[in-house]
Amino acid sequence: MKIAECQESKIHEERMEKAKRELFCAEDIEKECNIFRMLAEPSRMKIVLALTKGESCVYHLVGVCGGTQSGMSHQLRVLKDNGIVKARRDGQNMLYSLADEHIVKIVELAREHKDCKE
Amino acid sequence: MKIAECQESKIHEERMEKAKRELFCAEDIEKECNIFRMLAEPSRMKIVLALTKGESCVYHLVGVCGGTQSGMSHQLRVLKDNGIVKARRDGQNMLYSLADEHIVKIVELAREHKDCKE
DNA sequence: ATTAAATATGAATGAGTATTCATATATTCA
DNA sequence: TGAATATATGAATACTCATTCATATTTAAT
Repeated sequence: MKIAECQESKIHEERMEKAKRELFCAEDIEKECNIFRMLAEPSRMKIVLALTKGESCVYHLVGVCGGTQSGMSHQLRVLKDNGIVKARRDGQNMLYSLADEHIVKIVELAREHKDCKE
Repeated sequence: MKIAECQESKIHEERMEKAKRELFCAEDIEKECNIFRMLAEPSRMKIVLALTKGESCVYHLVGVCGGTQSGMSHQLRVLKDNGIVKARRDGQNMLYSLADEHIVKIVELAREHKDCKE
């Protein structure tokens, strides 16, 4: 592209350079995207929403979120590997809960954003 | 599944029922997931991060985010269709900016969450 | 009006991944 | 120890979607 720059070329260029310096750490971006990737799938989002009410065993998660036991287990594994939920054993059951409060806040903000768009 | 319920079965059941009543609107979940889907891709995340610094033309977005002009244009369209960015024309250029402040906050929270996991 | 610059679009391909089915592991209880 | 319950795992399939290439549209300048 040969450039016949836009009106505010200097301004845009400075902004973008600043963004690059301050925000563009590839590793950080990957990690952040992972969090969003977890929340981008309705099946997983339901699990997260359910767990905002508190810890639960897998059986009741299946009951409320639907789907198969196997599918739920796969999703829970992915959520755990990506730091969204944590698990502890209680006898025969595994009890899952949200890894930390940030997740709740992120979900709430998304809900607000969505509402203000309509 | 025949049930030989878990220790806290009653509690979990009540929590999950409450989640279902209060949080499980399929339409809302779809919309929220869309927001997260937009932020789940590093190429789009970079665009959003860049725009947290302010409005920019496409040319400089390509400059800082990399990739091709065509790819950038496709991504910007998707981001616009999903209410993440908005656009205005200025002569030959289209100037893009974030649709609202919630996006910035969501990204910041994700960054905090990531940091507290390591 | 023609040309060049800036951005957009359509179609095609390839990569990532959610879901399902079958089976495995772990825990409790008799 | 053996049976039943609860959860996990591996492999296969199907679907979504980011990216690329070629081309179209829009605007400005001469």
